[in-house]
Amino acid sequence: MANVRGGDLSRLRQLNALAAIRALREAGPLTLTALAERTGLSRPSTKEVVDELAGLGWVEEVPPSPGTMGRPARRYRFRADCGHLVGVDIGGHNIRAALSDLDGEILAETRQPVRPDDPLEERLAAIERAVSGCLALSGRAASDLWLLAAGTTGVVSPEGRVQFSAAIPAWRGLDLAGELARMFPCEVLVENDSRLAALAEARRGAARGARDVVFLHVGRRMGTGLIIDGKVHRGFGAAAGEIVMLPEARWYDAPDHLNTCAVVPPGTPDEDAAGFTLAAARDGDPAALAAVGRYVDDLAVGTAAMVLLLDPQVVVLGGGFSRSADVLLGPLRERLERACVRLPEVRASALGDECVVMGAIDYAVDHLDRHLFTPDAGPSLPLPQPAGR
Amino acid sequence: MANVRGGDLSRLRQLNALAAIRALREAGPLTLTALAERTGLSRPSTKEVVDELAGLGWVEEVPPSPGTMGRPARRYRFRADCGHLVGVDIGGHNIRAALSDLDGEILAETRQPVRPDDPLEERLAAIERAVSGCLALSGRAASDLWLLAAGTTGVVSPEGRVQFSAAIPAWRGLDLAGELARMFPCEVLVENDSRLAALAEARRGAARGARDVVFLHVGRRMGTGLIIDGKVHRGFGAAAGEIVMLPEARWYDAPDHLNTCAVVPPGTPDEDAAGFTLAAARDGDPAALAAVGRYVDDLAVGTAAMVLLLDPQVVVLGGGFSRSADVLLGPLRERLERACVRLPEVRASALGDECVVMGAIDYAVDHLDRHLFTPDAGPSLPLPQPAGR
DNA sequence: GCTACTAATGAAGTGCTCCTTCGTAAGTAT
DNA sequence: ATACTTACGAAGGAGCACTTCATTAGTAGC
Repeated sequence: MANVRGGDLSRLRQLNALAAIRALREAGPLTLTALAERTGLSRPSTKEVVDELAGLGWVEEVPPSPGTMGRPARRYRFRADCGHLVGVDIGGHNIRAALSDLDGEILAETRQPVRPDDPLEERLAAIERAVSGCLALSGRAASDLWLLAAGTTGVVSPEGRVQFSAAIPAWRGLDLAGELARMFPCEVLVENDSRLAALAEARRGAARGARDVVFLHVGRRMGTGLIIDGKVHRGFGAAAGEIVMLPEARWYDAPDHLNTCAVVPPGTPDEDAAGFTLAAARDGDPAALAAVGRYVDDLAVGTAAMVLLLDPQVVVLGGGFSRSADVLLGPLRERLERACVRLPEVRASALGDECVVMGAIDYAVDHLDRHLFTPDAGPSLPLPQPAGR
Repeated sequence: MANVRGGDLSRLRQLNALAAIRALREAGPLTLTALAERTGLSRPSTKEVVDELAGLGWVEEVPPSPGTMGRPARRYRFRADCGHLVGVDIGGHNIRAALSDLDGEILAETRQPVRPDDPLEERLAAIERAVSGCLALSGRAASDLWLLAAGTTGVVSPEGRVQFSAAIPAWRGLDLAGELARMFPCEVLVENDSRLAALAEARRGAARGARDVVFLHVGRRMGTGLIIDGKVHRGFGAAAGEIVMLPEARWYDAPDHLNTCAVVPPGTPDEDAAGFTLAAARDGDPAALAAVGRYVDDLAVGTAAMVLLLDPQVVVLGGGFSRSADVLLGPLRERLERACVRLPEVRASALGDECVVMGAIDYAVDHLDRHLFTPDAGPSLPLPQPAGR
């Protein structure tokens, strides 16, 4: 039981203001009557609420839609642009950043190439450049930022410390949340990248609308993200999704099947090898198809464990190899069909490389929704003065 | 985003009444001033709310606590006895039922022995007898029941139909929720038994207070229940937790290690065999210890998959073999320690055979809380006329 | 270009809920 | 018996939302 707090009249007003904001965010610009219908309030009350919100800067009037019968109604919209969010994807080879408004609408994106063995300072500097780039592209200042969410490879502690990262050696033990908080004058969230990717697919990608989603990052490294009941599942120690560590799940070495196929030209570096095999498989090469078969055999074991355990609505295939989803999806479905009680939908990522940044943005939007736009939670409305442009 | 509904003054009153009820349920009998403090309302308002609730029958006055300074304050309590819930555990060999008040406090319990191959009608009649027994023991009528929650072995569809049950052949395809609704004049919920057991352990058993719990039913049949973020996890098709179906998890045949041990007297029926091995292991018999070791080896594989995937706070060992938890816990912890990123607490069930009935009650209480005692949900308060005794 | 119709606006009046304040009541300590 | 402590109950006041009605600003038809 969460709240046992009652409230007085001003709380009622707050509730109604929140309801109005939610309605406007969901349904775009609305006339007073439409808004009144949605919120269940009378028109005069709605007007008063909207006036107050307009005074605070949360809501503004837009030109009425012409061509209607009768007197044209004034229309209002939520000012999603009164605050800004940043999402960052910290990968081994790239740092991506995106800036969005409060609705998660992307306004600017940047990318900074890095190398896995770059020293710590260089990598942090690249993050700073990526975010600054977004601010510059969209003409905002760092002080306009309300919230920054970052996704990184590796196991991230509940407090935002990187426990371990195979892809970025220098990252180990870093207090990433602390470093980011020093760099940017706003609240900072840090999460594992696969979890954010899962969230993005569940919100705007291949699994839109699903409440229970399993995201598989298939690539040279394997990773998973779980969305359960619409929320990112972290686990008690924020270590959920590490099934790749289990030898019996046969994930850890699964990519080797693709790397060691005969169609890979000798001397190809490991990181490019799988691409040859997947491409050859698409062209029907028997050796490549066999290798892909063995790969999917292994992939399906861990996946079946997840599906049997969680019974998700959708399984999303993301990560580097998901560019070859056409080659992988069929075989994977077939094996899951045999192993599982109920076959979930199995789809390829719809967001590709943007997955993690998008997820970071969505994660930030969620955070905001929970802490600002939800009754019975946090300081509620009039806190972050929405600055006019 | 759930609700975009605003509200008027009466809604505010409803909110405050709900807050009062929640406070009273959480903290037992309270004086007006104490209640006012908890709800954040002024004393006069609290009084008015309490008077209204008393008039509706939700709240009643109890004698003031004597021996205090100043004028003794009137005290009020939530009338948990104004409605009743029934939990039913439908197992292969036993039907258990329990009757509780609205707080989940058990008032009566009964058990009806059945046989796995009993015909459908006989089993349904046994359920009726078990519940009637509870009603008789506590002196209530069937019309006092608000809600019945039943747990059964097997896969249960979201609508309460039994898809499949290995333990109760006659159960397959049965519209259990429908049958129960015909038998009892109240709302009916049906869920898988391991999930309910998990809920009970998370609410009042070995994992009390934990939000993420994995419950392992270890016995002649294996089963699992997941509590995620404090709620029962069903999955999209209500088929979550069926990891036993995966050969690589090595659960399905795991009990064979115990059945085929040399310490089991020849001719022992399969269902009693494991008991001999576990008992011998407790006495230090080397052959039995080796068999238990092999059993836990297998058990640990599927368990590690669950732990790695979900990172729960607690793993609870329940089911028939959990009576020998002292023999199992140590080896299981040791193997999980090696396999997992973070070792969760591993504990034996605290509720034993009562697990599922308790879980059914807790499930019913949860349902009530969500649909009756939560703002923004359902018809809210004054619906089920709380009948006076 | 004028009139009829439509739909939104704005202001006035009403009712409900909660708040604060103050005098009264019912106990215990000295 | 008196003083002190704590709770109760009534009265007055403020805030919020509701309903109602006259007014305004458009479109459609003649």
